[in-house]
Amino acid sequence: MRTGVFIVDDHFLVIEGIRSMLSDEAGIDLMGHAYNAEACLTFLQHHQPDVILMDINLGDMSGIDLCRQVTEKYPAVRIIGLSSYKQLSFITQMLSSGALGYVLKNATKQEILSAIDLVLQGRQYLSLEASEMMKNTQTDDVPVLTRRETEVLHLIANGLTNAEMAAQLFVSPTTIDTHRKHLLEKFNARNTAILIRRAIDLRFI
Amino acid sequence: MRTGVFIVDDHFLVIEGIRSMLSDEAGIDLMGHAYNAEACLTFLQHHQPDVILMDINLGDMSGIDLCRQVTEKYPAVRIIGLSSYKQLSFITQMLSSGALGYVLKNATKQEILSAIDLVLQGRQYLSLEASEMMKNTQTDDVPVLTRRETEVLHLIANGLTNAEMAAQLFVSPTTIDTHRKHLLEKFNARNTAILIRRAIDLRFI
DNA sequence: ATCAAAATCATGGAAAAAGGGGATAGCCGC
DNA sequence: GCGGCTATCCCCTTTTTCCATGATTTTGAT
Repeated sequence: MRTGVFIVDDHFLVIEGIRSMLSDEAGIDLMGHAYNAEACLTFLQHHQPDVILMDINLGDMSGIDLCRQVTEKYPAVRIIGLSSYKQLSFITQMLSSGALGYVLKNATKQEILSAIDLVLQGRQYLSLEASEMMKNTQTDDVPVLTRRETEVLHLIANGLTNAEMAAQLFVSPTTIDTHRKHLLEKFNARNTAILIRRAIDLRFI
Repeated sequence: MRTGVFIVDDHFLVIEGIRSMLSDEAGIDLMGHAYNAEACLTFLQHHQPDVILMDINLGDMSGIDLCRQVTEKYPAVRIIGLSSYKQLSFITQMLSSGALGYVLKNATKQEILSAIDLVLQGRQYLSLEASEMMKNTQTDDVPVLTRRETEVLHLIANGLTNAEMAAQLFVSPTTIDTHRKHLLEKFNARNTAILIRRAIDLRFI
C-alpha cells in the first residue's frame, strides 16, 4: 500500500522540488498538487490523500486556516506544515490547527521522508529547529490575537489613525481604542513604535 | 556553447526544484549549487558560471551583500535574484547591487528560462509582479539619514518617548522633536507606526 | 574662509494615543 | 446556566506626538 501524498504550495519551485525528491520513492504516490487553498479543497472532494505537505503562506488563504478546514472535514488526512520560517507563532498556530508535522523548506529528502513516516503512524514530527524553538521560547511571549485585533493591527501598521480605522470598519473610534489598548497589552508594548516592531518581529505583519 | 548556471539558496527544496526544472534543458549546464554565501564564493574561485540564480535570504550573509561582492570580483557573471518576496526594497537593493534579473519563487519554468536568456544578452529581466512594484511605487526611494537621525530612529524603535531620548542623549526634548519631524519627512510617513514599518522594510532597523 | 548641512533650541497649538475606569450583548464550551 | 472570551461602546485625564515657524551654533567639505 503506497502512501498518497498531496502538495499545497504557491511556489512552483517548491512543488517541483518535492516532486523531484519524492517521485522515485517506491512507497510514495504523488497524487498531485495545488497552488492555492481553493484548488486543494476542490481536490479533496474527490480524492483522499494520506498526507498533505502544506505551505503556510498561500496566496488566497493562510495555510493555518486551510489546515483547520481540512482537519475538520477530513480528519483522516495527516498534514505536515511547510515553511521557510522557524517562527514560533507559525509553528504553534499550525499545530493547534491540526497539523501533525512541521518541517522547514531547507529540509533534506531524508527529513521529509521521516516526517511522512511518523505522521502516518499518527505521531508528531517537528524539524530540529522547530522543536528547538518550542523548547527555548516560553509560549506566552507570542500573543494570541483575535480576528478583530489582527485586523486593527494591520491598519495601524498601514498608518491609519483610530478615527480612520473606525470609519473603515464601521465601528466607533472608542472601539478601536479598546482593541488598540488590548494590542499594547498583548504585545507588552508601551507605544505604537514598539508594537509595530514586535509585530513585525513575530511576523504578524 | 551551453550556459553555465550556478544556484545559491539555503533551501534544499528550491535547489532541488530548479535542478529538476533545468536538468533536461539542452542549453543549460547546471554547474552546481551552494547553500550559503561562503560556499558560493569558494566555488567562484575555480569556476566561472555564466548565470547565478541567487536567493536573497541566505543563512550567513544577505544575498544583497553576496551579490555586491560577486559583481565586484567577477563582473562577467550575470546574477538573477530569487525570492519569495516582492517587496520593493528587496528588488531595488538587489538591482543596485549588480543583479540583472529578479524572479519570484512562484515563477514557472518558462519564466526562469526567459530570465536566463535575457540576462545572458546583458538585458534586464524582472518578473511581472516585480516590475509592477517598480512602477507603482516610484516615490519610495531610500532616504539618507544623518548620524543623529539614525540614532533617534533606533531609540524610537526601542519604544522611548521624546523626553526619554532627550535625557539619554543629553539634549532638549524639542531637539528630538525636530529630528523626529525630519524622520517622518524623509520616510514620507504621517505617524510613528508607518515610520517604523518603512524603516524595518528598508533595513534601517 | 566660506557655504551648506547638521544639530541644537524655542513657542504655541492641534491631533492623536495611552491609561484608567466601566458597561452591555452575543457566543461557545463545560 | 454559568463563566469566559469577544466585540462593541462610553467616560475622563494625561501624555505624547504632530505641525508650523523660526532661530543659533557646530561641523564638514571645497
